Amino acid sequence: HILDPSQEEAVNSPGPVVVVAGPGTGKTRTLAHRAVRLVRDGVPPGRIAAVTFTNKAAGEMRERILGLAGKEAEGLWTGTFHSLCLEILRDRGKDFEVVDDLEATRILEEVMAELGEKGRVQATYESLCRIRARGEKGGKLLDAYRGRLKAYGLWDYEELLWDAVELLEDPEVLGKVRDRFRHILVDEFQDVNLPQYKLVRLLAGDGKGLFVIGDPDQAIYGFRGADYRFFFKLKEDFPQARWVYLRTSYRCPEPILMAARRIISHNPDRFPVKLSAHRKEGPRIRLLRPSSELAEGIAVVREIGRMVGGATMLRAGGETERSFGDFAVLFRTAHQVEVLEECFLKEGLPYRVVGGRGFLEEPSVRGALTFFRFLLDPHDPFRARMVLSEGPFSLPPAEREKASRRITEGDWGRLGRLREVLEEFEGMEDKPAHEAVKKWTEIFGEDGHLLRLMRLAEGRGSLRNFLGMLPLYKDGDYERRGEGARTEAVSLMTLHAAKGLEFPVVFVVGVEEGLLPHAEGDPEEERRLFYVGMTRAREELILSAAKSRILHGRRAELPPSRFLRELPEDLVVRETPGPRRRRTSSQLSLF
DNA sequence: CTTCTCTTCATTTTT
DNA sequence: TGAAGAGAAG
Ligand SMILES: Nc1ncnc2c1ncn2[C@@H]1O[C@H](COP(=O)(O)OP(=O)(O)OP(=O)(O)O)[C@@H](O)[C@H]1O
Ligand SMILES: [Mg+2]
Repeated sequence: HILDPSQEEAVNSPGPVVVVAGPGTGKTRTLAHRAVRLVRDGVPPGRIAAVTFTNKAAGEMRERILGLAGKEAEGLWTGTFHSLCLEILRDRGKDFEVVDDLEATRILEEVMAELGEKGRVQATYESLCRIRARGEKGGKLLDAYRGRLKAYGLWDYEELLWDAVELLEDPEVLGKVRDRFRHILVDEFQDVNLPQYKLVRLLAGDGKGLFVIGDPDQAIYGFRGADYRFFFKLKEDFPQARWVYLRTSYRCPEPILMAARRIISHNPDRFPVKLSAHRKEGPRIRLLRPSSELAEGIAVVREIGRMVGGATMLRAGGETERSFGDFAVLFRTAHQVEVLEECFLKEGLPYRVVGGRGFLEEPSVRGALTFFRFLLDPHDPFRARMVLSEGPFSLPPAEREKASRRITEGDWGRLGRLREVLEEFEGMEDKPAHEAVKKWTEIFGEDGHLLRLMRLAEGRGSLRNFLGMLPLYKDGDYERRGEGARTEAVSLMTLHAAKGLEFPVVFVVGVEEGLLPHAEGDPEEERRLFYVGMTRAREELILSAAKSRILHGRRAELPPSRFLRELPEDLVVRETPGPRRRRTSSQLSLF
């Protein structure tokens, strides 16, 4: 628990404090120390809020703080911006239900049908979110969509933020909330969007309780409206703020850090903060050039197997023995996980997929859950609408309005089936949840996801009870496992999901032009994404660029990423594929 | 209103 | 390659 002088300064300076620092400089750790310092200085823990963007990060922050302070810090509030907004709004008696983006999309779909708007619902939804995240003016469609949410008593993720901001714009309310949260500490500040920034500014007031920390070079959520330039806005809004720079990276060994710095230096208009590695020694970055994405997966899996040392004699002299938990495999797009999973399964190595869609978001599971929620409260217009939107009773968007109106008049029309099923489930609300799921699968058929739901429901009380606690699982360790009970597993995740994490050995795969940088992305943000990926490594970094991969159903030859050209040659070892193995007949048949 | 065929388009994710 | 949407045909 030793802090370096800059970290000390960040921890001890009176607010407002703004810390700008690169990867692995101990930002999250410093934030935790500051929280603990505040408590030790006599601030009641309940008056402190430590905020980030994901539940996972918030959970880790909490662990770190409690790990440092133990009981002393109990009652300290940690959470995401969204949960902070919920807390504030519910405290003031405003209690809508929060809908996820799939539910929100169904609502938008309906509004679009009513207005005769054509086009992709998903894409339209994303654009409406972006518009709101940037505080831009929306059109008729956005107004209608917002009106509909309000009518149903719902918040989507963006409305939740803006409603909290609106509430805090009332000085009287703001006074009360500021009294509740006298100190606000924000990690990963580079990824705030407009309503989140406004929230911070409002809660901070004169700024005495404000502490923000982040790294503009790690801003990777611009695509959804975040803007790292809010760092500069702080300079205007809190001119009295103390700016602190942390210049030592404790995570990456020097070769990796230098290479990453070289790459990020290709972005223009950066914050000029120097950064040096605490650990001067370390291996060079290795670069693999497998022939395809399958070969890439195989190479990764084989390399991990070798390093873990099933066959110790294969490890080069002096190489550390690793366990599976030491490894992360990072990639640009979520679907890349599929080939990797195949390879891990085939070799029987334990892995876990971090982030991404959980099985609770699978259509079959959603269909069942939507029906169950409707069953609990058939008079809730939103629940009634949802049961007509997804699952076995779904109707085209334009017809849902009419159908639900007719149902209230007792005319079920073609939805007689829904009535029958409702009758069959009568009284199930307060019976064990897994029985309800079982019954559902008997009627509509089962699949692996529903079976998993059944298992989750077992021993979790009544259906009513189970549905009430589901949101807790949601964040839910979506962990697909190669091997049952092993806790030590290789982590597979997108570069986005890896933000803030660290692993002894990191693979970044698919470092190809068009994929990383992604063809459709902002090249500077793509570069930051790669920078984030590289700097997750505590000891070793292995990059891979496949010579070809299947893209949009066609095998495409992708040139190596421009980022590889930006790497200093002397920090990279280019590896040709290992000792050639005999070709199997299946490999031969490819030619 | 359902079912079909044809076209278009593909990132990343928060309670 | 495959999902989602548009439009036509049944
Ligand atoms: N003063 C220090 N002395 C030794 N190790 C430190 C020190 N400060 C931080 N570390 C270590 O450096 C690593 C990175 O710390 P941390 O995750 O807090 O960095 P970060 O700046 O939040 O990184 P990121 O930008 O990736 O979020 C951790 O393993 C942490 O324990
Ligand atoms: Mg951090």
